[in-house]
Amino acid sequence: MAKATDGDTAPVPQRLLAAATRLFAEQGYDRTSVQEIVEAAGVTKGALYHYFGSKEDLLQEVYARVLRLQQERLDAFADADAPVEQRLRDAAADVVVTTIENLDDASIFFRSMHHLSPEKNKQVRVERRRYHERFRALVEEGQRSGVFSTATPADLIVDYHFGSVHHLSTWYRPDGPLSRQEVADHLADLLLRALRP
Amino acid sequence: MAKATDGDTAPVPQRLLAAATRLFAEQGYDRTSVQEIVEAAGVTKGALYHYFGSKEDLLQEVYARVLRLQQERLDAFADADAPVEQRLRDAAADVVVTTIENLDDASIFFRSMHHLSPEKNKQVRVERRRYHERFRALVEEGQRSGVFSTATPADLIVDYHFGSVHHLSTWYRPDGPLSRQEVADHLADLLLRALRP
DNA sequence: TCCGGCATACCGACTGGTTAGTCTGCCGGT
DNA sequence: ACCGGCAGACTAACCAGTCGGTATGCCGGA
Repeated sequence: MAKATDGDTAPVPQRLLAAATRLFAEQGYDRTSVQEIVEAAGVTKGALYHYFGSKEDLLQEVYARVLRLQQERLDAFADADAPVEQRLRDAAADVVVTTIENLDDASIFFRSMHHLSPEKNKQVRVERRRYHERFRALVEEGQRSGVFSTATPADLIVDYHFGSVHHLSTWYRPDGPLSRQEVADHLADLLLRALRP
Repeated sequence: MAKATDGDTAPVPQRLLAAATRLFAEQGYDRTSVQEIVEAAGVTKGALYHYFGSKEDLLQEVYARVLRLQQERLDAFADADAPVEQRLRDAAADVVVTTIENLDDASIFFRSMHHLSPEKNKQVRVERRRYHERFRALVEEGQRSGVFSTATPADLIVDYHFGSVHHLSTWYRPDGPLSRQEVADHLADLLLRALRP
């Protein structure tokens, strides 16, 4: 009864973000009215526009949060003290698990990114690119040291893997036959198998 | 000067579909007004509602077209007279090429499917499922005959590959360093490599 | 050959409803 | 008494879909 996103105990900005995240994921950004968001958060428009400059700012904040989280985790795995194939496997599996744990954010991310204005979109792309490049560096490291095949450009490898992560929000169901960790292990395994020399 | 989608020679319904496809892909379904579509097609609302029941029908028609096309092609490749690893490779590469050739349809498909009403959405899912299962059957056939690894469930393999196809509309640029065929060959190769026993 | 009847194809003003964002003001704590 | 935090009515814009109307061409009968 005291969770961080509780309907009436958490601070108003968090409640607004939580409500917006859920509604954006369920109905899409354009289909969700500001009125719905404030009702779900138990406040009114005055509160929303007190904390956020616009509906779009709300969307951008959702992005920023998930990007920060994933970047931190990737950095941790990539910097670990382990063979490169282990670090890549861990990072690849972790992004699957955290994506499944935040499927709402993921659907929003991939379905609504283009709803951001050009400037904000650019900002998100920059962050996203940093993430992509960190991941690519891992692949390239393994390719240079000979543990990964060089048959495929590292860029494409990264897009291949993130394609499957991206796709999770389309098909993964928590009540399906596979747990998060199982899916993550399978997908990481597929990546590593494809990279065998 | 006599292409099928010419601005003023093609039949009105085709022009409307072509305009809608482009605009939906560029701006998204909700961001595109019926007024914009009819202006791009060089007609007026009267014409649109003469041929289509609603804006949503237009979206559904875009789906139906691309689904028919891809199902036909998959069936052809799957029914061919060749070893299963060859048939899977051909099918996997072909879906990449045709997706790139119709990137607009692809972005619409993956970004706007959830804008369809429940009934129409269901209809699309049924068609999509048929496609998915045909592809999965290929994987399972190879797994049974021992040419593919059975480490990963066939369903997941299919979602893995279609994740990367899905993702194409996010990163592929026609003016990039790789041609359609090159990307297709690489992605099909990754799939087959991941399936090596 | 001409004509009246009718269907198809299309036009564009209009309507009813919705929406993001604004603004004025209240209220409770310091 | 003041101010951050918020309420909620209001506005200006927009949009999907409707509807009465017009133009074009075909078809069968006189």
